[in-house]
Amino acid sequence: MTPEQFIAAKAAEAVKELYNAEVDPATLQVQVTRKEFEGDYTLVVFPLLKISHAAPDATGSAIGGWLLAKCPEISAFNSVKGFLNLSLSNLYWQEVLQGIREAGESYFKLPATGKRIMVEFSSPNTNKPLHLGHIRNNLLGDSVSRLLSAAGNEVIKSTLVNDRGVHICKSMYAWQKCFDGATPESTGKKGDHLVGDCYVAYAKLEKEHPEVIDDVHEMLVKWEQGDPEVRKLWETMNGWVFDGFDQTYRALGISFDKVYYEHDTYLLGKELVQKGLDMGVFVKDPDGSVWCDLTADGLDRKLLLRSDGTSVYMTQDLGTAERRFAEYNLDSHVYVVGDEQNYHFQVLKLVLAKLGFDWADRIYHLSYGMVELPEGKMKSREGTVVDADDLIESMYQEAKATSEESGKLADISEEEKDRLYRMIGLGALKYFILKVDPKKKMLFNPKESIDFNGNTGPFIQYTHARIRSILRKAGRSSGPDRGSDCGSLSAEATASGSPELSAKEIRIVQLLNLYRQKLAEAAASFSPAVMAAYAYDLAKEFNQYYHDTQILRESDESVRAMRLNLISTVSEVLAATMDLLGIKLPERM
RNA sequence: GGUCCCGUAGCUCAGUUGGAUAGAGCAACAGCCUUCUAAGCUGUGGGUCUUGGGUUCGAAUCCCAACGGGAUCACCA
Repeated sequence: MTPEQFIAAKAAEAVKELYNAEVDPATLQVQVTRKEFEGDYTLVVFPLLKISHAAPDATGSAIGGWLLAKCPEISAFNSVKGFLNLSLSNLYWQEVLQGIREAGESYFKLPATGKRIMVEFSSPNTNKPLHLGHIRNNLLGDSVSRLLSAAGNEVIKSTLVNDRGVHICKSMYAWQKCFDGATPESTGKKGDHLVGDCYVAYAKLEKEHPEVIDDVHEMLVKWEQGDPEVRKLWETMNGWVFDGFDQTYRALGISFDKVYYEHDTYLLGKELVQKGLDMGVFVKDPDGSVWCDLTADGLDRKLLLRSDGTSVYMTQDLGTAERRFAEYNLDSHVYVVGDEQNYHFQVLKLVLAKLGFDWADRIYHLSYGMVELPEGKMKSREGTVVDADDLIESMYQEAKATSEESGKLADISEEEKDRLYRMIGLGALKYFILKVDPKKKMLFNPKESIDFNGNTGPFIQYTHARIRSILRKAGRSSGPDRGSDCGSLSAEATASGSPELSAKEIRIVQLLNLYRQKLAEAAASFSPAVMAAYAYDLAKEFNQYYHDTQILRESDESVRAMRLNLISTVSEVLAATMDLLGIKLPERM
């Protein structure tokens, strides 16, 4: 039970005793007290005036008085203009902290839901390297998977590689015509970048010789017929791209449980179209094309099969969705796809519903906003695309420069330093992307590098390093398994009687106590930004505490132990929270 | 034109089902390292929450309209 729920329940009892009226505790409004007022939580009494038939302040005072008399957990109250501010006792917060520490690792996971969820993300085209837009997609998909998993679900991370189609043939065609047998080995280029160059070269070629498009279409036909030579080239060039993607994924710390390839799945869905025709929910036009009429739903007609009988994007998506729900017995399926495809997913769900699938409404389109540059959208034609590999590398360089400037790491190995710079650079990048609400478009200014100060990943990493440094000096960071080294010490503190918590310490405990609530909220709204904001609040609160509180120098043994327990818990909660964003925290930096 | 999304400080973003005097960071300015890591802490300035109505004890939040910006509506994916 959260403190808010506890207070609401007690307040409901008070209302019953004082005014002889039943109120549902869930309808009572309890919020964190604003910092300019005395108290921890505030009951909004306006809604109760109808019951009390008294002035706001009098009603507040009456309820406050009852709570103070009847609940040992309530230590003080004041009633201001319809807001009843309540303080919870020091002992209450001591027990909350104790409870979190005793829960150990289990504190960071919510109870199992028994649900199985597939999260599809990344889904790249194999004709160009990954860029900043893909990074947002990848980081969101990875983080949301972690959120859903920590919230008690079984999660399957999947991706669908778009490895066939006209666009792929364009790269292949240009390679044949203009690249003179170049390979990643011969050019020293990352495979996905080489193929990306081919694609760019093709665009130029077509501009000068528009007729080449016919050759490309011929190539696509050959590919579909399984022409050995075309298939061979296709496999080779796709191989280069996959190697390149693997490197980028590894650099980002991202992996998948299941990889689908479009060349395996692009024919799926045709049987569903036939089924829809049989059911009478689709119609066939005289030219042979098949449509789903959605005008009754306020949308247009949607094409499902071309007049030549070939399938379109929507057809494939119908097929893959059906296959995945059947194969994995999914409870739901999350698609991490940009908001430019809102219409597509709206249609997809409607069509699946018309086909009678009861899981149609258990598809969730995690629709995220585009990453924009100051000039607007990224355009590959105008060369304004921010390349993923370049960005990751520049973050590494930035971290290295900042670190070397501070000069705190003189005594560690070059290898360790390198690992640390990667951790910090990546932490900065991930936090920068994930701290903004996924639904909103975000702006990236390449001229201003991503910050390392303020509300950033490195700030939280730094806070963690500070805490770990103190714990090391106190001799409490022996084991790699966090939590195990704290049990004996907390028991010792309890035995000698827990010391009082200061106002600042109570504030920290309140934040620590919020973790599970935030996790539930973040998972329910598919928003890593909730966890980022939480981590920042906690880190900021700790830094203020750190600034004016002695920990190692505290002479009272039990107070010192309590403080070490507190900050150790802070470091664990920070680590767990950032882990949900895929960000690692260093021992020192 | 139809549908949908967005508009909060100079910039980037928070603001949980409507609650007290709308918050952070960056940038600017002024302080704090012989004391557990200054990637930190403290302070100052900065707002008609795009505009106008409505709902009510109470609106950045809900409703309507206008203005501004974006996405989408392919026998592309």
